[in-house]
Amino acid sequence: MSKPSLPQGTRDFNAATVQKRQFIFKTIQSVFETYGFQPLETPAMENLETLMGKYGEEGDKLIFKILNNGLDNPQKKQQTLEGLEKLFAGKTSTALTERALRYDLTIPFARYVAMNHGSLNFPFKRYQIQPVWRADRPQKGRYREFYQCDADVVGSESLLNEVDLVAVYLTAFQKLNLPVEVKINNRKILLALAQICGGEDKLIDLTIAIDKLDKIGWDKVKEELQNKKFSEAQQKIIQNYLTIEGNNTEKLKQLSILMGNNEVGLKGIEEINYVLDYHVQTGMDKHLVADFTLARGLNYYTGIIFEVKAIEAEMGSIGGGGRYNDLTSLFGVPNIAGVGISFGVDRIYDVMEEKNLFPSTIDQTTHILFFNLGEQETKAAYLQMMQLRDKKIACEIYPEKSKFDKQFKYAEKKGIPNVIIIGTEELAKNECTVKNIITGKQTTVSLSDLSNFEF
RNA sequence: GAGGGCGUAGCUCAGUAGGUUAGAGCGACAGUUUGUGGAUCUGUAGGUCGUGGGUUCGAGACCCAUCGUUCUCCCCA
Repeated sequence: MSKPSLPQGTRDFNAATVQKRQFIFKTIQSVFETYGFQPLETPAMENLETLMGKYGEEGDKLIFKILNNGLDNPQKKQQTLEGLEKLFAGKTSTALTERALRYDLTIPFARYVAMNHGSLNFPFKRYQIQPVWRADRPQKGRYREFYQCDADVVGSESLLNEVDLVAVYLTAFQKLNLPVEVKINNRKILLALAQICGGEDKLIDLTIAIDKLDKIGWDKVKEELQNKKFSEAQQKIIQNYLTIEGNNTEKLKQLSILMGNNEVGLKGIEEINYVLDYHVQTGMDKHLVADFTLARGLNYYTGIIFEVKAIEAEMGSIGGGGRYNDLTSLFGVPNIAGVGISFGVDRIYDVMEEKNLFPSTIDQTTHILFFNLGEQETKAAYLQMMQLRDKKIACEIYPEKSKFDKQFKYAEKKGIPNVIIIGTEELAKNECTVKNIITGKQTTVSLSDLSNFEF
C-alpha cells in the first residue's frame, strides 16, 4: 500500500486553520445578512449542460466533469465508444459525462432563478457560501477546490444595488481589518471603445488585450493588437485610453473627452460617476478606484464591473463581480437583470495569514482539563465536569490514568489554560486543586463551590 | 496547454569531484521523578534516499522515464 495523499490542489484544514477560515466566513456572512441578503445552497454538481459554454473557451476546459456510472455495461458499449470518438473530436459527450462540479456560484444561481422565477420575491437578494472546483493547475493562491462567497441581486436594474455591493465589500474587508481597494470599471466603456475602434465584434479581443496591460506592458499589448488587425489609428486611440491617469475625477473627465459623443460610453461614465458620488457621503469613495484597464474574463458582464485587490500584497484579485443584464436568458428566462459580487476566501486567508491579520482571540479550545488520577477520582471529576459543561465551560478529562508530566504536556500543547486535580487527598476532603497553567497559580476549592469558581 | 525548481527519519534540512556501515537539529518515546509539567542530562525507536530502468568495479549523488510537489506563463478567486 502506498502512502496516502490528497488530490492535487486540495487541502486538509487543521483546527487553527478552520478557526481562522470560520472567522472570515462568519464576518462576510454577517455583513451579507446586515444588507438584507438571504442564504441559498445549491448542489456540488450540476448538469454539464448547465455549465458548458458559460465561462468561455478556457473556462469550459477547466470544468471538472464527472464520469457517468455504468459505462462498463456491455449493452451500452456502442454508445460509449461513440462518446469517446466525440471526446477525441474535442466535444463533450453526454454518453460519457452528464454531470460536472460547479465552477462558480453565479451560474448555478442563474439556473436556480430561471427555475423558480415564478415564486421568487423580486428584487431577489441571495448570498451563497460554498466550495467550487476548477481543473486548473495549482500554484500560489490557486487551488482546485476553493470557496466563494457570493451576494447577488436579481430583478432590479437600479444602480443603488451597485452602490450597496460596494459597501458590502468595503464593510466586510474593514471588519476583517484587511486594507483593500475596489477597482471599478464599466463594460459599456469597453464596448464604446470597441465601437470607436471599428466594431463591437472586436470587444473580446480588445478586453483580453487590455486586461494584460499591467502584466506585459504597453509594447506587448500593442503587438497583440497588431496581430488582431487593429489599425495604427485605432492603436493610438487605445493607447490614449490606457494612459489615462490621475484621481478618479480627472480620469473620468479625460475619458469623457476620449469617448466624444459615443452614447454607450457616456452612459458607462455616468454610471461610474453615480456610484462614486453616492459614496462620497459614506467616505467609501476613498477606497474606490476607477480603472479602465479592468476587464474581467467572464463575458456575461454588461455593466459596471468590480475587482478587489489587497493593498501591498502579492496576490491576484481577492474578489470580483459586476452587472449582468440577462444571465437567466441562458436558461430560457429573459429580462431578469442582476448584479453580484464574490469574495475569494482562500486568497483572503492567504493574504491575512501572510500579513498576520487574524485576531488572537479566535483560537478556541478547551478551557479546563481534568486530570485522570484513578477510577474513583475520575468518577468524581466527571460529575464536576458535567456541571461546568452545563454552564457552557468547555471541559475535558484526560482519558487515561497517566503521569502528571504527560497530562500537563497535553494541556500545554492544546493551549488549555486551566487544569483541575482531584486526587485521593482532595477527594477525601471533597476538594479539588485548580491550577492556572499560564500563571502557575494554584487554588484549593471545595467541590460544592466549583461551579461558581471564576476561571 | 507550455516551461522551470524540488522529492533523504514524523518535521526542517546537511550529505562536498560518484567511494566502506546515510547524518544533524527539532519532535516522539523511556529513565533521572509511581501526585505538580515546561529545563538539564542519559538512552531508545524511526530511512526500500519518491518509484522504475540505465551508466559504473561502486549511485542518495550522473542519465532517462515516471509519479508527487511547488513556482512561472496562459487563465483566474
